[in-house]
Amino acid sequence: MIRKVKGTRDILPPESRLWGAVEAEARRVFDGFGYDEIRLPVMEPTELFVRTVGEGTDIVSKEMYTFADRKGRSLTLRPEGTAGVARAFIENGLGQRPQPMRLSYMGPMFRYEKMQRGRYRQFSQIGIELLGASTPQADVEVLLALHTFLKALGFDDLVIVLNNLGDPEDRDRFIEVFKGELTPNREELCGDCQRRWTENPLRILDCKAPRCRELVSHTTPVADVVSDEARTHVDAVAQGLEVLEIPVRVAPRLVRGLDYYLRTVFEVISPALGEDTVICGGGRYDRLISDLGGKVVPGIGFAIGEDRLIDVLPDSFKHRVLDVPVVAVLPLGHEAAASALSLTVQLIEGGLRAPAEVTGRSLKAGLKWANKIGAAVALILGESEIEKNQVLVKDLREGTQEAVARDAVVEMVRRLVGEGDK
RNA sequence: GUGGGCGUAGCUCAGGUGGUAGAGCACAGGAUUGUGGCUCCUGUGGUCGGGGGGUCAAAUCCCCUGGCCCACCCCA
Repeated sequence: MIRKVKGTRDILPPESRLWGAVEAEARRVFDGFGYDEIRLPVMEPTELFVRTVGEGTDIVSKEMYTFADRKGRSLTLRPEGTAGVARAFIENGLGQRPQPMRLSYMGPMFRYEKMQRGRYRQFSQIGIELLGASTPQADVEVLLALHTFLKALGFDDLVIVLNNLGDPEDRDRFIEVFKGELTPNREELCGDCQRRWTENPLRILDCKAPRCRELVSHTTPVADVVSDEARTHVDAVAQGLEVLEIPVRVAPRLVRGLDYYLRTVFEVISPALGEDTVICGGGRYDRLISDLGGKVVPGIGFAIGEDRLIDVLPDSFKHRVLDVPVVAVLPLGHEAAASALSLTVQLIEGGLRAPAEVTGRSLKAGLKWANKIGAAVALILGESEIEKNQVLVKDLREGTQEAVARDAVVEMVRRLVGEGDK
């Protein structure tokens, strides 16, 4: 048997309904804030990610799906979305359009990682990017959009954690201070942190090894070392969020796995899943586009891990999506079949979910089927009904039935399933 | 990467000491003529992870190889 590639998965009904609903909700909310969807290739030149995400990062150093195409060009399946947005911004001259540009995206990303609960090698992200605005207000808007979206899904326990990474110059200075403070205990760091010491010292802050954590906890936070400008910026962001009553927690040790972030960085965690399970991550990246050869265009954005998001979706949302009433349409005989399908169309236009029976089974079997698919109502359409231009409306929950004039069926059914009062 | 566990029908599993496969659920049909959910009957469905070795005979014994799961590790 041929099986799916490790780290990928089949999303089957009814779970697929949740994905569709989450994505629809994202479009609705982000659209409202003025973010238009940008649809990008899933593969890009490898160099794009090396230059943006950063050579020393885990993503680039060991997690990319990189391969040579038939002409030997090195391509990579995108491990994240922002790099592609930046590339497209430059390549399509989006800087010539009214600024700032608000863009959203969703779709699969690929990272070759060790498998673990809630983590896949092909996973989906939903993200937005606000390009061409460097003010704290821009950051606040992006966080507000995020918060609004999560709230629309019914979340009330998610926490936004925030940190100030400073500007690149600050970071260099910080790393000096940081290393200075750790030098006496350098040998006590774990093996990976020994490597990070030279490759990517910031990541030591993110190490989960107990000893590393302890050592790091006594060091000066990045935020204490940053320039006045960076400090003012992020402080303003925090204040802006407070005014909007968006709860945030300051996390002095928060760093991200991508090199391009500066100043504002943030994550969303679910207390239910534990602090290690990040559902969303993002931050500001004012140098990304210029580093790629474009003009200086500041930007900020985030990406939500859709797989994890759906994992922790509130019951209220799941219920709303999954428990939609179903109406089974059961024709009897050949003449009824066509009539039944046109009835189905009427029902659909009326906002109902109304699958028709098309296998030609008996009424008995048809009702059995209707019952199994969870139909609330069955519509029976036989010769006698067609003759009188009626439909037999059967309430499967009550066990009652009534012959109804064809024209009145949709309204009748809507009332029965409780759609009428919406 | 280390350790442990599991592999038999779509799903959950049973198949002491070897004799070429079963149950429940699910799915399909039926229990007289156009009526469901309960019950009963019947049916569909498995190269017993793959390959090799031994044996008159293996799902069951031996070897090899891939797979999945759980910890730890790692990581977003």
